[in-house]
Amino acid sequence: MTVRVRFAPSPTGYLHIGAARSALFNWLYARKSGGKFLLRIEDTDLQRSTDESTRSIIEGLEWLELDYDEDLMFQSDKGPEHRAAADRLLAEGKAYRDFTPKEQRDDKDVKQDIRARAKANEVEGFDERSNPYRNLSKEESDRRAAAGEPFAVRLKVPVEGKTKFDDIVYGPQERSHSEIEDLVLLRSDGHPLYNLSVVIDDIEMGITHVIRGQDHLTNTHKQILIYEALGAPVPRFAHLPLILAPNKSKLSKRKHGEVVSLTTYRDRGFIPAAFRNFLALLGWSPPEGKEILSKEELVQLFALEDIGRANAIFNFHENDPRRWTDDKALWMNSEYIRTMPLDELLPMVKAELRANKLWREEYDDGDREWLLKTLDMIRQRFFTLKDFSNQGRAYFSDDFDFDETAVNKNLRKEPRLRELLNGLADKLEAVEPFNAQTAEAALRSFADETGVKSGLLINGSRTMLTGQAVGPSMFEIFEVLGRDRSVQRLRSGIPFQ
RNA sequence: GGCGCAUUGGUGUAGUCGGUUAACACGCUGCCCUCUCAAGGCAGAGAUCACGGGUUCGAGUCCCGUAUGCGCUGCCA
Repeated sequence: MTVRVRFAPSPTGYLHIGAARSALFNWLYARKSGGKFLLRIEDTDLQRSTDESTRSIIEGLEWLELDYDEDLMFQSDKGPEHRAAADRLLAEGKAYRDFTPKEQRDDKDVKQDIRARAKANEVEGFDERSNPYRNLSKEESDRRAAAGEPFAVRLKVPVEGKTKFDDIVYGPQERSHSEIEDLVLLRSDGHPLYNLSVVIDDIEMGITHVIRGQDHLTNTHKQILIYEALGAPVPRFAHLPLILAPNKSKLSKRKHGEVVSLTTYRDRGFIPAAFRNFLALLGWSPPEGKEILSKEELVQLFALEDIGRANAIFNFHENDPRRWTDDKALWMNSEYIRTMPLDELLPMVKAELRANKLWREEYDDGDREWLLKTLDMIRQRFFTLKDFSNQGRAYFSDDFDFDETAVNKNLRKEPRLRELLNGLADKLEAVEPFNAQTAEAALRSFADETGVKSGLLINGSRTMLTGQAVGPSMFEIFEVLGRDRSVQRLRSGIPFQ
């Protein structure tokens, strides 16, 4: 039996990182087992579903490099099949028509409503099988339906017995039928509901393993009842622990904003491989403990059995621009930026520089060597791709800003510095050939001649040439920027104004 | 309210059939390196393994209870 798994998001917003991780785990399992990874868009709630969300989901998967097999499927195309299945269950007496008038519920406080009602039912010794229409005669039911009376279709859950399944992550699960209500399969307007739709689609797609969030753990019993009523084989299930916010609440767009959206990471300069790597470590850990893992290594090491059961906290820091997302995610990204093969990094940096009008066509041929050398130098202390266009701007353009604190610290503190730097410029102008070694020699001898510490000149130069207080070795910077630009920037005097 | 699931340092996790100095990564502190900041090296702080009982010679590991969190309990998905 070949493995077939699916990722089935509903397109009611951007792809959030919890969903992205579900997709990742499904994908990993499919690739690991030589099976198929399918994508299904659960857009049955037409009011809330948008094409834009669907696009963002597909883009998100592409960005993470999670390729799917076979055709993309839209659940809304399958309405007739879902209704047919419900009709069949009805005909076989495994479901019944419920003529109770539809209750209007405000989406806002349903939760509260449900609890209040459940509590009340509890006191009265409510029986889940007490629906008066459950045992309505077939004739009567057919007659009322034919007369046009609206009805919902409910599954006739057996009175006795229980459903069982062995979750790959959570272990054996059991639930008595008496705790499961006769769930609605079809709304009174004929619209199929979630639990029916997933089951029918999963059957039709031949899904062998359902890998999804733990929030569906208890729903699984209802779904198994549907599989059984339909006489279809029940797939294996693997439920994933949830990803929570720092205060242990569920991650949500409304409460937590863009940190939970996958596209944010793309837009703020994450390397896909780094984010994928980070995501994989949320709830799962490799047997050997090695954490920096390529896509191939992830596929090779991944096992559903190694997934943990406790919910994971996504530890981002609201109100802290420097640590706007999880520390480990940021660290992972910097790790990738400074250690990944340069030629793989290059296209991403190119896109970043392009977007900021810092890219020059010569970087593709004549200046390619220079570019690679420069990138290799500056990437050592970068955290995201954005840094190439922000902190790294001075390497690609003469139009860059001076950091105020850097100017104060490295330039204004010593009144003679402006003059000294001009002198250094004169000295460097005569250096031949001009490279890191010769520039260092020149600077150090100039320091001796003028009786100042070389550090003063070095730090001053760094701020003059890059606008910043921190960065790579100064002599490397001289070499990368070249004599002309170095000299020109040393003389510019701009930050002193 | 009922049912289910979970609970190891700030965070992510490892802890095999119960034997213990509770391990690793991120973060944090200090030192080294040094022209700055990173990286790297070294050292370190931080966990009464949610709490309370029990079983046992011995429990993070087994059992029971409590608490907390989360989920489901909907003609939402």
